Amino acid sequence: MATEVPTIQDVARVAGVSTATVSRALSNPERVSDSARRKVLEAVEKTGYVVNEAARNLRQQRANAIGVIAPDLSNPFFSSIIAGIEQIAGPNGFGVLVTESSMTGQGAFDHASLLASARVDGFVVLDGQMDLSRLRNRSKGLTQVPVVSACEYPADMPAPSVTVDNAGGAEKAVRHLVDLGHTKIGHITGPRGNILTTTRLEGFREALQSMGLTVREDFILPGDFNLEAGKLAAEIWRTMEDRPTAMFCASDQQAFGFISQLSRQGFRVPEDVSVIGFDDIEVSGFFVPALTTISQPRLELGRMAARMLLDRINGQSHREGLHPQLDVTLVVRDSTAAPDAA
Amino acid sequence: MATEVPTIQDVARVAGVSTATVSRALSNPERVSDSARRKVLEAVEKTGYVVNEAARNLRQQRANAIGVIAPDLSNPFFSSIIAGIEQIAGPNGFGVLVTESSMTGQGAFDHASLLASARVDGFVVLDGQMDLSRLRNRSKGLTQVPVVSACEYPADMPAPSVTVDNAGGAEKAVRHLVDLGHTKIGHITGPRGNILTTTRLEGFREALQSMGLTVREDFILPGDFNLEAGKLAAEIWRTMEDRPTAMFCASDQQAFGFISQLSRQGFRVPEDVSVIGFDDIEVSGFFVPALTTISQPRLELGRMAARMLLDRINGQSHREGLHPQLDVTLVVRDSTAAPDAA
DNA sequence: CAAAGCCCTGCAATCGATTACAACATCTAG
DNA sequence: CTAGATGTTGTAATCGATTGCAGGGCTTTG
Repeated sequence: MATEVPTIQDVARVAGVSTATVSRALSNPERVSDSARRKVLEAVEKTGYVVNEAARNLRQQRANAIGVIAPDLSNPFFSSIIAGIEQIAGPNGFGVLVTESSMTGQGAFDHASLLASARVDGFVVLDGQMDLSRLRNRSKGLTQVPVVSACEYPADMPAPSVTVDNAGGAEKAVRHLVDLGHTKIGHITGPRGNILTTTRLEGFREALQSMGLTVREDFILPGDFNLEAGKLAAEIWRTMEDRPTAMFCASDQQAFGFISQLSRQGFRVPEDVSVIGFDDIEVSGFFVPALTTISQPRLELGRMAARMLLDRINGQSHREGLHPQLDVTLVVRDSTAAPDAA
Repeated sequence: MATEVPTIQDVARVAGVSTATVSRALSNPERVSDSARRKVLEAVEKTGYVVNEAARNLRQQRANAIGVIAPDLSNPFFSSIIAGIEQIAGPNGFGVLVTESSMTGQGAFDHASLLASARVDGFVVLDGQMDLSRLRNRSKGLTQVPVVSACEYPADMPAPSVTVDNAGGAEKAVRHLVDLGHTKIGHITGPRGNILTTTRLEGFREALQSMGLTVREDFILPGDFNLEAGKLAAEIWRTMEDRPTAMFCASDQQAFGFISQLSRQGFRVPEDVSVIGFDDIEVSGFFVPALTTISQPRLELGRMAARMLLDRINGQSHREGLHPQLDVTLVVRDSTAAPDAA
């Protein structure tokens, strides 16, 4: 015997007031009299009323939900950010809809459609490759569509973004290696075209120069952020005649791949080569050897992105082009050491 | 100049038909004439119409969205499952709302409220500890509320579930170790009260017995699925007088923590002790040493759970108590080897 | 040729909230 | 004492789709 879900009408009847008063009592408590408010709250309690979001959304023309577009959900790096987003969105009454970039164009789950269909009020985009302009030609100009880039972001920055200080992170990594006595320092980059790749590489170059070292182009190996890329880079490193004594990896996963393959070939980290990563994902502290890395505040990234997006949705369009940068910190563990006497 | 989002009215006008026909042409194409359908599709194309989900949801009394309740979003293990869910839900027109169990009771984001508020049509619950009965006292009996447990599940199985063969996995792990020649085999369990803990432990016990070995209770160390638990277990292992030569870990993360701490103390895997994990998360193949483990089809877990849930939502209530079990496979890598001549 | 059946279409009610507007009561100030 | 301000409440329109019902046209059948 299915008990019906109570509606605002039921509450109004029980409380002996109109639906308008119920609605106001719940969303603008200060707009109704004390007595009315009390009666309404009692009735809500008694009936177990919960607002019907579909009806509210329709009337208010907003979804009370935000979409998160991640390049790869199974990457632990992104899941923390999503957790951060959730932490802010949830308590503010916003649902979090997650989608993978790869789903783009899959029927109604095209991202523009998600917006147009009133399913979400805005997006946090974690994929720098995503073409934000696809969102533009719908209803409002892009500057109007609430979008916040987080972590990665398109090179032309069409939307507000929250990022970390990637160049600064690269510099900290290099400085650490130089402090240890390394002079032959290499870098495995992220994927081509990615903004993080560019920024970290740039930071790497500038740091070396500012410390009086010359940049050896042959020490810069093209890569990706994943495990496999590190493995491939290890193969290249192995075949080099003149090897770098330390490698700055564009991501922790990449560093794992690199170290793993090296170990398999009988090399030792940090004895044969120091390795430093970027991200500080959870497992990094437990890798063998524990990974020295640049730590990103991933949860905070998500939280801040969510805050900015909610602000925009609520109309507090703080100046366009807001691009806060969070600080990163060096975490020294066991994968870096002074170079062997060469 | 904000172009308005077109409604079904606009499409109807452009196509020269009624809104009813537009609606039917889009959702029941076979119910309208060829000519009408053609006109409607053209008009949709021309106007760029996308259905307003809020309106549809209100009228149809369904949200076209499912909720996923995960214990811990930053755990990579769950994110893969979510990716699988997304793969099925998206193309079927369903949104995926993710929440952490820890958000329970946070204002309107209580899970029961999510349901009652017409935000989601059902749940995939990844948290075996979650009290499903909280969903019950709303509108319909629990058996009616579309819920599917995945991976973890409550001991009394009040809802359909999709799981993996945990006992079988434990047996495969033990058999592998026994085949290598181990007789002193230990186990680090998952968290107390978790069904996976119980099942794997049970499987471990039975496997040992069926292979003619006695179960040494002092070789069974209480733990958790996380990295820290493995580390703690390593400390215990170290202090044991009579040590197991092989450990079956309840999760890969736990195995990492175990190996990591052991390495730090100067022990070697697999020379000093063989270690086998459970899960086969992505990094496992790249750990040092590469981890031998029991591989779970995580993506498929999510996909199947999503399929089952959508079926239930669509009324195809295949028999109650449907509990498919997916197979797991042994992946032999470098963390297990024959025991040293003792 | 008429009756019955089928196909297609449009009208209008409906889902459940929010909110513009108006009505009324009460209070304040002149 | 009265006009105007202020505060509280209810009536009813509204959001944009879906869908029960009825009607018109066409086909089939006796």
